[in-house]
Amino acid sequence: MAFPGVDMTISETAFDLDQFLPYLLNQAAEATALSFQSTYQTTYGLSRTGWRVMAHLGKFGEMSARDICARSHMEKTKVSRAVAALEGAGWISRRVSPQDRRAEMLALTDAGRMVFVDLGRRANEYDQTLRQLLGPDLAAQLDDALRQLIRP
Amino acid sequence: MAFPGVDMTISETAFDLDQFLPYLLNQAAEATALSFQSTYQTTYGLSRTGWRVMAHLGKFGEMSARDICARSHMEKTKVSRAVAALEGAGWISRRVSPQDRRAEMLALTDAGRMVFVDLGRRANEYDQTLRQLLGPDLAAQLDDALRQLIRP
DNA sequence: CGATATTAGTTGCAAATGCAACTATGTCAA
DNA sequence: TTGACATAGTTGCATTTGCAACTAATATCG
Repeated sequence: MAFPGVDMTISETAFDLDQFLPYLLNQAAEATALSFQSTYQTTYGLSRTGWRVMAHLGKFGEMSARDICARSHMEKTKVSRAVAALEGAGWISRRVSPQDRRAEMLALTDAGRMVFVDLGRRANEYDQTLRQLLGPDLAAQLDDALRQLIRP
Repeated sequence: MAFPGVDMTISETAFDLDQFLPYLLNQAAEATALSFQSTYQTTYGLSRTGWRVMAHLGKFGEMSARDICARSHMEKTKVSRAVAALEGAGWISRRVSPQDRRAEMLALTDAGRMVFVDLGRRANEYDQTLRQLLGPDLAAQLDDALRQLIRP
């Protein structure tokens, strides 16, 4: 071709949703969330937010809703409502923070810890199947890339 | 250690949300979607679904809502309402399919194509900044991994 | 101190979402 | 044909969401 690439101008600049990183990330996130969502939803009637709140408390012990919001980038109203539901289900407890009486320290109850242990085990199993699908190298690179995209 | 790993039982099995692939994917998807979302939202008042519908029509020319649903895994009611809004804005047209009078063939109008070209150019720019952040190798591996997670 | 601003969490309300039910059309086989 | 079933798209309705406004407590700075 006399002027290679000239007649490719349109296809080079045309937008393709299927190559768009935010879209690919969203598709992969939805696809991988689905199967585990049915686990916590059908077994314990948990919302995704509720499950995440419990996962934070299971990992960090006692923390405030504000800290959960900061770490997870979830809306505070969403967290607030999830916390109310979790307390109603008897899976978390709240106590006013002695340091700051605006804040409430949240923690798993014994019953909540059992739920967390069960779901955590199943989540780890599911995570393993996903990583085995990719293989260890690609899984590690995926971790690396995702963390870079999340951090900035 | 006499029994290596024995006292690690708890930490080996404890669940860590920050290592959970579906959660990482969701965080990265949200983080990367945010900046571009404000572009199509503030410039054209588009919803994410509306933008995706236009992106499909921009790429494939004429297609039905059903095909858009199948390709994107979006709910048909969500697409249906987005299509109604896009038609109201004058950015897409509908005509009953001659082959199947239940289906409607959707297409961008001239005005809609201008929106698509503008947003597509900005999306490509944003995609480039994301991929430059990762570097070409990691970006390619990310693509590879995401497609494997999406396909099954 | 004390006025003002900030923050943790909740609530109200409008908009978005998901599911089921519905209409209209199409398919297939008896 | 025609009757049962499947499909494209819309609508109704209950639930979820996000934003703004609110309450109560704390921090800041004159």
